[in-house]
Amino acid sequence: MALPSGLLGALDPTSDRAVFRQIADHLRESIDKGRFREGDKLPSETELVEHYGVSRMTVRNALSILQGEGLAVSEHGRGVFVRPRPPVRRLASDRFARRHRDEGKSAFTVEAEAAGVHSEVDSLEVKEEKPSQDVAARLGSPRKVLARRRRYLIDGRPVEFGTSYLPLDIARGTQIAEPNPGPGGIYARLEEQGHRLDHFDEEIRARMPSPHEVRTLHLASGVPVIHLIRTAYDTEGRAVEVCDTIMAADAFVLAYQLPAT
Amino acid sequence: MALPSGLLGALDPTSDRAVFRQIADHLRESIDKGRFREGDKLPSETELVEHYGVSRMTVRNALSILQGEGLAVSEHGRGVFVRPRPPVRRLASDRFARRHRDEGKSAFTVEAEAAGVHSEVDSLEVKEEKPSQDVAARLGSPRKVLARRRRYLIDGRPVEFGTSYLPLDIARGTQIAEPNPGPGGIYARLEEQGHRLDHFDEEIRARMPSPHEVRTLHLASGVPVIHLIRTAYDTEGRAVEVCDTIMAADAFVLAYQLPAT
DNA sequence: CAGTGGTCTAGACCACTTG
DNA sequence: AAGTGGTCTAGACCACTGA
Repeated sequence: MALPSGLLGALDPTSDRAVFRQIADHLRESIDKGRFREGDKLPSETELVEHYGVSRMTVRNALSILQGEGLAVSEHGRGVFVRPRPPVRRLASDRFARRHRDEGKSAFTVEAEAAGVHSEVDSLEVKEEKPSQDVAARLGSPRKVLARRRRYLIDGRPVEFGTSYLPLDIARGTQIAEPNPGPGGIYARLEEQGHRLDHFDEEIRARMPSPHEVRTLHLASGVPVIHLIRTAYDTEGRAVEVCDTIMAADAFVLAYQLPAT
Repeated sequence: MALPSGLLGALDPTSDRAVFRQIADHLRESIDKGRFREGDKLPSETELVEHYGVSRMTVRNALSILQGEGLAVSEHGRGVFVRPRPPVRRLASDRFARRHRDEGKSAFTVEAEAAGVHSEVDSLEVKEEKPSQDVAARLGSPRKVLARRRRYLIDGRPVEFGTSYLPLDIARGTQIAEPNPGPGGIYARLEEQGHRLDHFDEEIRARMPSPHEVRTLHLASGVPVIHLIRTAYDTEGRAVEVCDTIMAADAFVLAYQLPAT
């Protein structure tokens, strides 16, 4: 099972660069140049050991670099593969526009429909609880809040999960406190109750996932998460909802439109 | 140099969880609970080897998990440390508001001033070139563009770099083609030339950095980048600039305001 | 100088996938 | 059963840091 010569270069013994980095460089270059394409199997560890004449740990070290960069994923018993880039969903900044709510659509399904993909909500949980310090500060320090937790899947793949927090005096006893908030989602219900929405603030961060986030979103190594915190304000300037969301970064591109004024 | 007993637990030999993962779990828990704080030195590899009675590679494997999660950074010859979280700059969605330009400020300095930090621009390069396919598509397929490359530093730390692209028929022969575009930045110059700005589109992605990005931004392992592509439109609907920016994700939080209409 | 992490070797046994 | 990656050992030598 010799590797085709020329597919990967030879090591440069005069280089200061560590051997495992040189091997990683060769593989990365081959991926970048399209000699390996998405989903292709990279040479096995055994093949690389033979090709370069190094120990297995050195080869594994090289492969782990590529995984950390998000370029490769390993599958136990199968091989190491060029990481397939899943289709990316575009979240437009008009996703909460009133016209969508008026049509009875929630923000998530609006986007999913536009892309023609199958979306599901899963592990839905609604309960009353004490807000965290951060959520309390954003909502004007309510003693308790209604928390709506859920996870979203696109074509069967979990891509985001998060929690909506609403002050209890707004949410208690309404359809917002039901698992299914009805057509148009909770924003439609808020407006029906007289909380006419004025604007949303969104804060965006990116970082590597916690182990819990890796499990919940089935994240490959080398895939960050986007942490989005949205606060909804009514026309009286009151914060009526905070939504804290973790998204698989390889599944989304966020799009915003800013006025130049 | 024995480790204080109780600081880190003991291995569970009955657990299915790999030893190096258990060790990583112990360290992560200690960091989360504040037993190690930002900048603190973690136990040395030697100490961990003795404490757990495992080989050094097992301990290194555990530590590399924490580095991949962005929780720890190693420093050759010094130790492994809990990663310090640098101060985060907030980029507000009004950073391109006309009132800032009218005051002679560019978007970057507006934000830096607000935060009271020292900002610099470096490795500035201005040249004419053929646009990439993506940039060309966004700008309406100009044959050539003016490219303005630069890197920004905050308090001496490189935090973002990127390139502005402008159609050559707009930029050539103007101050936009000079290294220093003058007060208010290139957007002020565009408006002076009759390209009154209407709005900006921003696209946001997050991913792990390429080796080049790691070098340019001096990124620690486990720190993703935010990839932001902004397109500026004038009141006639023409795209007059595309700005492609890579940001160290641990240095920024992006803030947007969305109308509810 | 002693202590630290960085690189590398040459094995071993295991768990998983595929034919 | 053969091939793959996952885990782990017990060494070795090196480069960097700091007292």
